[in-house]
Amino acid sequence: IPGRRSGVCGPRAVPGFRCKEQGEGSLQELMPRMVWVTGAGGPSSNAGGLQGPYRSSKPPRELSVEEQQELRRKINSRERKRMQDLNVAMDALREVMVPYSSPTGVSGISTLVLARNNILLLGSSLQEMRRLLGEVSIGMGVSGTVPRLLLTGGWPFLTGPGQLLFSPPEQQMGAEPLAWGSGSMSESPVCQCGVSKLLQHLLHFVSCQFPHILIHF
DNA sequence: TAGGCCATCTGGTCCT
DNA sequence: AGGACCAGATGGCCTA
Repeated sequence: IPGRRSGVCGPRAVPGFRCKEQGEGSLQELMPRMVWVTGAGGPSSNAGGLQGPYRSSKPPRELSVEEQQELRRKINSRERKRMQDLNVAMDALREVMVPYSSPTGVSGISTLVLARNNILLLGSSLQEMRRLLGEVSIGMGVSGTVPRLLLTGGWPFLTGPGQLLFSPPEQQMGAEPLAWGSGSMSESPVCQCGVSKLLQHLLHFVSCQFPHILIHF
């Protein structure tokens, strides 16, 4: 991903920048000598103190400088890991968004916006598909159950984006699949009854909406 | 050079 | 008590 860095201490780090370990070396300057590790009444807690289960009855435990540093290191490490996990998840999201993103990659915000738009698009596509399948079911005399057509198996067989076979691929014996949008459908051996036309419409819709997805019937 | 993006540190809050 | 989550701050890199 352009702009993505593996960390400021990576190849593009500049001398003098506060790297992880370097930064932790300055803890003594940044932190008070002793800290309050329970929530209530410590120097860094809010003025009113904490209520309920977060109010500690025990006196705060004192930490040595070494303990403070070790604690800070652990907390920083956890936070680093958390953010890295977030980036891994974001990268995974980017991967599935590849067909919709620009070749140069997208930022985290753009990825989320793209994902949201895609979810909305898929939702409306699903609705349209259901509507078309409903029409097909009615045309075939199926009692209103959309999934039935999908579960019947047999033809047609989509072997690739925009391709339709009328027998299983293994029985094609080198036959060329019909291509959508090329005019060949009008010359296809399939009858041109209403059901067929609806099916053609449906499959054309599916192959247009999901050109990168192989659809199995 | 300004603005966007990113990694990291940090303190506070809440949960288990 | 320890961990997760969050938001603010900081500073580096990149691009228009």
